[in-house]
Amino acid sequence: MDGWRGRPRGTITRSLEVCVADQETQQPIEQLIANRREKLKTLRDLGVDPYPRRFRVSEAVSVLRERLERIPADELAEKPPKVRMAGRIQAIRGHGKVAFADLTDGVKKLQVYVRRDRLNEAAWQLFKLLDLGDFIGVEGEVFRTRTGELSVAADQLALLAKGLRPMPEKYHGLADREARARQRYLDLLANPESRAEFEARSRLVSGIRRFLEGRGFLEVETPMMHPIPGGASARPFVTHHNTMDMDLYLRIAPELYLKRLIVGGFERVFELNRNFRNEGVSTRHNPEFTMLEFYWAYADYELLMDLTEEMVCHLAESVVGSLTLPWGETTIELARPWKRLSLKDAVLEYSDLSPEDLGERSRLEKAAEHFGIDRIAERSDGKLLAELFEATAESHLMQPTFITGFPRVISPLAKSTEDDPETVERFELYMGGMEIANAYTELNDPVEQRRRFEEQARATGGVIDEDFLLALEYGMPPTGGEGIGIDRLVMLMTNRSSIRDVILFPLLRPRPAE
RNA sequence: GGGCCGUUAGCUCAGUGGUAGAGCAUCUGACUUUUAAUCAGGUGGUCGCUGGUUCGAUCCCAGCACGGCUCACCA
Repeated sequence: MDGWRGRPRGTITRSLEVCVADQETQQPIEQLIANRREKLKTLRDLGVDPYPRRFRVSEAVSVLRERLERIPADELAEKPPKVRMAGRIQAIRGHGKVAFADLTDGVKKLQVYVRRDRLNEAAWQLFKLLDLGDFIGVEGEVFRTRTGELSVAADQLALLAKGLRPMPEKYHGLADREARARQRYLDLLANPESRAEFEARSRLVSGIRRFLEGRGFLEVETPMMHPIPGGASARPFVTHHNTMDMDLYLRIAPELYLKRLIVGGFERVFELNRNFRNEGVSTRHNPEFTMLEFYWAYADYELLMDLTEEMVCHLAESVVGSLTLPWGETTIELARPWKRLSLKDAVLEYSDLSPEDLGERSRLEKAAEHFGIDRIAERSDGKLLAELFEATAESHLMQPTFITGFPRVISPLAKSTEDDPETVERFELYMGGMEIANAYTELNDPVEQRRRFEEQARATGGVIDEDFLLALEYGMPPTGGEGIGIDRLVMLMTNRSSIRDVILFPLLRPRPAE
């Protein structure tokens, strides 16, 4: 992949012309690369292997730095420690027969001090052929410079890997959002805050595992390729198995498989992995995204709300170090307990609609029309209510809020409440104006589940997962189940407004071929 | 998919209807404790692509590509 966009698309003839021109005038990036290739050749001529196999280090640069910083200056001067370290050259400051270079392991940097009279001639020649971005190994003594900078005075220098392309600018870093996503390695190198955000993501994910394992949950892996897509209503990606001559769907949710495991006697399971939905791309949607789903036998959605509060607070404490999250212009307070609000009450709170407007069909349709909701006629009352919620309340729900009171018709896998068969025991968690979690007391009545599937199939089409119904017929204990969108949780914890900023390699259109 | 905005040197950014500038990087030279090192000098651009208007377009217009924001889609 060539990041250079200036080269014209053209015929072979034209390309040849460009090549010929290169040799005389040289295109800019190619000139920079040519400079480095020339140095590479010179190094080889000097007998240097520019890509050696190994270099034993005493410690990583950042570990070394942390340890050495604690040694008092006089002790350092008296008994200079000998070290071997390796890293990427971030900066070179030449001073004639002396030079300084910043060496980094990506976390911290440590200065290398090079003196001509301290090195042999070959090492000095090597140093002069180094570029920003090259990997080197250094052996030397630690000291502090006149200005107090911790440094390693090099006795030995080794080239570990020569870079052929210039690094992004050291001061401003890499700002172009497209380049940052396409060449994430450059983003990570040039923008420390980006690196920190992905480290935060990693801590969050491992924190979830520890939290759930600590409560007796077992991590499992269920199929990514489903013969029947289920567990959600999104459009799936389709693929094909050749020798079985069978269409398969990349999973839109693991739900139906995880519940089979509850049937099978695993009472607490979770899966933390990718889902794929063939829908639009936006700042809150990537076609593949990471979802935590967990199922807990003998629990219900009330217990899940408690667990969710506990888990998210715990994660914020360990990832951010606070229960107050900066979020754009505002802040999110995670202190418990969190607000609970029914779907209807949320609509009423964030609109001028009255309870009567949400009652009979004609009033509901009128309200939906007022908020610009389309395909009104074909949508159920419940769906219209959910649409109204999205149109009025969702974007305002900054503070953590459990939305409850979901209609049965849009919740085919959730169990009804005791006093109202049209409402289910379900909640969605909203924070920062986004849906973060979706949970319910699972429907475990196989006859009722079949009826719901049939109701759904009539309304929206689709195939009934008979294999899942078969499992339910063997008996599933009362169970609470929940899904949490990990990417969005990371967005909240790192204060990023775009999901692309928290996914290392988000889906992008390929650059057009040259 | 719709609307709005953007695309200028490797990177970060200025700028103009008469074919372009800065800082960093790069190259040359000076410099034995610097750290956005400094000083002196130099190289580097079909201003995203294609077409139109114009005597003349990087600039105005249209289409296209890619991206950003937003709306739609998305239990």
